[in-house]
Amino acid sequence: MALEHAILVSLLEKPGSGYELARRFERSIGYFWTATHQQIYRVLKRMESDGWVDVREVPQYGRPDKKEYSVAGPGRDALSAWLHEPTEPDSVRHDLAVKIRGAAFDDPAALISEVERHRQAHTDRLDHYLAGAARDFGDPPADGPIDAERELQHVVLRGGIAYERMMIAWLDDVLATLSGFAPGH
Amino acid sequence: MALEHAILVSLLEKPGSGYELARRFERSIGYFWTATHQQIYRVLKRMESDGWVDVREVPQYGRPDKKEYSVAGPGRDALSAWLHEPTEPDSVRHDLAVKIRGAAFDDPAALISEVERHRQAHTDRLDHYLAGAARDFGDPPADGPIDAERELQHVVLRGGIAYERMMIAWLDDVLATLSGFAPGH
DNA sequence: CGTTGCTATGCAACGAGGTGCATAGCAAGA
DNA sequence: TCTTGCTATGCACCTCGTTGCATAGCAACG
Repeated sequence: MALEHAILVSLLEKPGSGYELARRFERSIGYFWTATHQQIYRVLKRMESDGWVDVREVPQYGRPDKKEYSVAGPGRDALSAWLHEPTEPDSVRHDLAVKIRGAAFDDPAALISEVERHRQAHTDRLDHYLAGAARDFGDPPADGPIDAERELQHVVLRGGIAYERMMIAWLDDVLATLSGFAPGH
Repeated sequence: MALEHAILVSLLEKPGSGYELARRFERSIGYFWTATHQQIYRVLKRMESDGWVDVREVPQYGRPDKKEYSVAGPGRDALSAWLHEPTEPDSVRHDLAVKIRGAAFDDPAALISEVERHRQAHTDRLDHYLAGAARDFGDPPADGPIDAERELQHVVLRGGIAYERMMIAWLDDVLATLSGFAPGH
């Protein structure tokens, strides 16, 4: 389990409430680690009772108060320990690949619209990544010491961009293959 | 849940026992859909009681008997229904991406060996894919009607190859980035 | 004043998925 | 004969993750 570690990293980058974390998991972080708000609240509770994070009640005006979490010493130690221990590549679940192989026993051409939907989702995400890259990393690096946090966020984003480009190219390959079969069933 | 659908596709490609399915999930199918043998046995039980698969006791000599499963009519219908219904892109879990962003708050250079381990795993898998592609799809297609099952297996394999090549290139990018920081802490 | 909608947190229940363990047949080698 | 190892199936337990629901503050609009 590494949700706690993903939360630690996110809180180190910027402290925040469970709600704010949930929204981060819907955008940047969620693109390589998903979590719902219930999971986040539950894990935050456990991390708090384990002393990994500190909580601070933050009164707000115009909206409900929130609990702002930040990483405590033991949390930093736990993250460090995890970083130094080898982890296996994660298990993969590509239902589209299952569908494509399954289409051989149904109507291959009927999958075309589904593949096009996925292709659209990947081009949307690619555009989103490229916009983020231009916004956050478009300028040449400022003089001075290397900003590790910024550089590492950038290389992860480049991975996301490479992944989306690969997927779009492959889905075009899939579409060309599916088009090679007679339409209808 | 799509484990049942992955099992249906695998059984349509070739009937087999739970044990044989578990081994397929360790190699070809497991590269885009993982499952342990316990999960497979449990789901096969449910699929059998739902009438999705038929069972046949196969006596064997020199080894324990086995139960050979094959897809029944309702199973085929369930697969067809799933193929025709849209599914969202799967949630992703890339712990390496979390580690890379986390390394900014620890020792970035200490991650190099871990990244190299992952790079090695991806080159191994790429070699495995390329060997399979040469073995199963190296010959030009025979004359006659297009073999949908073969073509679709091939395009899925090309996706795996593209994925591994993308990952290797990105991990080289990550290694170059990590090397840019001062060693030690 | 009621509805809608966003912020913010949480519980209860269920199903998916993984780990560890148990059983059993049979072969091969020490 | 004892151990090791592969084939083959399965149970018990526990955690992870999702869905649905509930609560509450406050703003904006009709």
